Amino acid sequence: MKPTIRDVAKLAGVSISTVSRVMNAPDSVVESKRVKVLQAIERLQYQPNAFARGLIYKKSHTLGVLIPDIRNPYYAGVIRGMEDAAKSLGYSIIICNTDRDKERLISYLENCNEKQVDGILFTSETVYPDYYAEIRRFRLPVVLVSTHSLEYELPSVKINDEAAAYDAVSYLIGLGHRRIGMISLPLSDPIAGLPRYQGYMRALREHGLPHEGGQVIYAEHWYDEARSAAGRLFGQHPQTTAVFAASDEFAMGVLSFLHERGIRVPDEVSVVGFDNIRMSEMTIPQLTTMAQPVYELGYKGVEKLHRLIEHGSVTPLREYLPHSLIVRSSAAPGKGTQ
Amino acid sequence: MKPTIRDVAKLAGVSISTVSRVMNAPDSVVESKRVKVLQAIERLQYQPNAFARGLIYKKSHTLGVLIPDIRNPYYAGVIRGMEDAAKSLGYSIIICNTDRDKERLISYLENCNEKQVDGILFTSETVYPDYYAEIRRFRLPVVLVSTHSLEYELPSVKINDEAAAYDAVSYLIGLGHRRIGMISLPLSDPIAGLPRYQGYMRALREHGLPHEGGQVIYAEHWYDEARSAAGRLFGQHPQTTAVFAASDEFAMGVLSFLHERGIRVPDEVSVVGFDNIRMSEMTIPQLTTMAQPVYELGYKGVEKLHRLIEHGSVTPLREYLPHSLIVRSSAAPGKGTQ
DNA sequence: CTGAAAGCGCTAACAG
DNA sequence: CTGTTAGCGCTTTCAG
Repeated sequence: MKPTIRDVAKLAGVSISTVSRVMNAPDSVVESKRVKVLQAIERLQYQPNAFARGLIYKKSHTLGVLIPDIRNPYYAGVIRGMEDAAKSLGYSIIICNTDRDKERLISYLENCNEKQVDGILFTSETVYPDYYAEIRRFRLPVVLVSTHSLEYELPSVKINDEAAAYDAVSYLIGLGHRRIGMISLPLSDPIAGLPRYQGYMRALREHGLPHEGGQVIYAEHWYDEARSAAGRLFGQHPQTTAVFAASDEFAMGVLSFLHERGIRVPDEVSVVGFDNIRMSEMTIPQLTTMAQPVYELGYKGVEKLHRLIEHGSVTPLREYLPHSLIVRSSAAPGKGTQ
Repeated sequence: MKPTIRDVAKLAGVSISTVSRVMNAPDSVVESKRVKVLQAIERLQYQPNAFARGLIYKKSHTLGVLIPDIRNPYYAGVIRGMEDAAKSLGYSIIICNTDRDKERLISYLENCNEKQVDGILFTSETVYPDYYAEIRRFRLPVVLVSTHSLEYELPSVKINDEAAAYDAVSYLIGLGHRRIGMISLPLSDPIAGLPRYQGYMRALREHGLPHEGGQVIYAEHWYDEARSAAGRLFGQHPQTTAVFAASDEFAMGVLSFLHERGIRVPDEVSVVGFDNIRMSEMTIPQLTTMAQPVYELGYKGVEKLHRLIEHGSVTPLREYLPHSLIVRSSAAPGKGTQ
């Protein structure tokens, strides 16, 4: 069996309270005994039992991360940031892949609650009323990462998606492009869908480009879907000279479609992605993309959650990290307008 | 405060043991009381405290995953398999990114031990003597995933890397290629390095190709390094018509180099990767690659660990899952030898 | 400065 | 079938 505090006490010839003290308030124990205890601890390779401590402190030093799917490189980057922050603050992280499935998510929430996690990092998902209800029910400290909620008073950290999309499209316009298509996520997605679409539309509008609905084609998350969406885009709008993709994965689908059609990037068509996942510098040509501070999002999310746990509240409630355009080789000046 | 078993007992008008019983052996309680208790539980939204249970059962239903870096898509895939298996077996998973750093890894090991994890999934790393010492010291059940150990009696699940590399290279040879280069990981890597190199060499040898050392260039894990390695390969061996890359990321580096040089794939040079990460079907051209059953590796790893925890031992100790070649578009028959 | 004792929330004998 | 009681391993008063 693993050694307990009693074993240490016996070996050191002191009471268990003394052992406890050398671990929690070493100064309150005379040196002679302290040394004895420390030696006993070393000899027995004693480690205090986290259950017993948890029972008293009501803290597990564990955080639950709810995230759609760790295989998505964007999420993996966020988690890495979380994990580093967690380590430096003394937390461990439990991963829960939700697949954006309601039941799955709620079952994880219950699970986390039962495991006595100190808080939850709710990542990249919409906060539906029933989720919020559960959160309240369990009185769990929650921080939203890469998502936010306008209805509920939940702390969050994300970028400003609308502004980022606006900047990406403005860049393309600045390059001289007039006919800019977009491969968008469904507008029902309140984070990566609607705001990025709105940013795109605002850029067209403010720069005086025709924008009756824009040249927007919708796709659902995956590469394949973006590829066929690109087909539809160029089918409907053959004169398109630039494409703004709502994610790097979408941009890769566009690149693939264009390559297949023998359309040269960026000579004939420019492409700008979104996220700056690592893969985006491995494409041919390398992708120009709107970068999210992926790692920081996760890192700050944990720091924020930590503050929330410690103080019961945080300011600012909703935090927006800066985005930045990474200029690589997939976008070039538009032809005939220079 | 969260409700305790005592609150439930009071509300239901029974003793705490009865409450405990309806949770652990419902049949041993008369219906009338059981219903009362169940109602009380529902009303109070009672959930048993995992610390208290853990203290008694000495089980946390939590598994620790030590893995180099979750951002690597290969590892992310493995973890996803682990997580699904864990969920279905009632475990949670704690992620520990080691960065292949000794101190970091050992600190996580201690951490996991203190948190009373029920077992460890040691993934894609060499088991050095000091790691093994810690494992023994903590008497932690461990399963190696995507790695194994011939020195120590540790259960493991991985593919047969030597055979997989052999098959990949044989495929290229079958396609008529005679001058096949390899971008290898350092041979000091006993999992993805040496065995894949050996498989490559054996294929050359058994098929009667010149193999005085082979045409091997070494690189360290990353895309960039593989790209420059490809430069060296073609510098030293200009007549190379096919490249076997020790990972898909390496293969992407090769693809990038070749594209930059205007060398067409697969018309002039064929490329075969290793792993079959999702991204490999998003390259241009799509990558032909030796697939590892990534998800299954993780899934089976957890199942194995579960058995180890339950029974104290498992057979077979070292398990090897099948690999399979995924033929896509980056490899074609070699010119002039058909 | 130190030990005895109470108790965190739950389970598991042990009587009844 | 059910309640009482003794811990699980640790921290924390409270005396001394």
